[in-house]
Amino acid sequence: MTSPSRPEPPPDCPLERYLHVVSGAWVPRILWFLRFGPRRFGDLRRDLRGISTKVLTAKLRTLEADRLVSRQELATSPRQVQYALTERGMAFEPVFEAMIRVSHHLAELEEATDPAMDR
Amino acid sequence: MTSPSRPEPPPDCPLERYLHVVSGAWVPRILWFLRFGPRRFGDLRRDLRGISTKVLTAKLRTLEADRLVSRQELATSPRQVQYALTERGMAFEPVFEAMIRVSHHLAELEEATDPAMDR
DNA sequence: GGGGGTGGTAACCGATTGGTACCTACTTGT
DNA sequence: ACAAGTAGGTACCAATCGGTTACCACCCCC
Repeated sequence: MTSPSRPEPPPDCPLERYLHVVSGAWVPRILWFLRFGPRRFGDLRRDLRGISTKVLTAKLRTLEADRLVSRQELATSPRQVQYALTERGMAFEPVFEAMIRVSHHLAELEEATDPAMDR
Repeated sequence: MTSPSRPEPPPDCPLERYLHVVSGAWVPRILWFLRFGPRRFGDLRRDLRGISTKVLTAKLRTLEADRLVSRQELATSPRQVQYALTERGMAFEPVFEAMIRVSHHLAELEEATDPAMDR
């Protein structure tokens, strides 16, 4: 019997909390590149090769609304806008570290089970 | 200057490795519910309230192809099919643990900064 | 005043994702 | 015989997500 007595999905499931803010193709990648410090709009656009300015601004706006990212206009010559992780945004760091460890682990498993053998 | 000398996105970025298999609205949730042990098709459909059978089978097939999930037909009365995490699938556990920690941390931050004050 | 770089906005489109409805095939229960 | 529950498959849609193209405003330099 595999069905009975499972940990009921709590109404505020940690996974749902996470996925609510980090979803879609770009948001994880944006947070990823902000891990290393503040970044300007154009920097991010180059980091995330392939993203359109439309989507980048849209995603940054939602991240701002969720208070994971702060936006700061620098009073510089051609006008620069700097985006950085807020304290809330930095809280996601453990997830990225876990992803790194998992990726390494997967690579090891691949090596171990010979590139053409399974089951 | 914030732009120069950033950690170049490695061709096989850990994040890309992760997102390659875990993407979309349902895959993370499927892995989440398989964390607790093997699960049958109908169980998963009830766990993931709202998923359609079409999408569930499709996602389980891709997870099987990526060897994160194993499929086993049980020789039972009405025919049951059991899905379970493979060793590769279990490797993702640290990510989910990190998500749990992050969610808790975020909840704490919310309490700390009073439900109506910011900036 | 033109060119280039900054950081966008708006309108339109295409691709991807997921949902609905309906179907099969098998087994159990009434 | 028939309903109901198991695990799907298929065809057709709807919504969401992201891309393309154009354009704007600002500033600097020449």
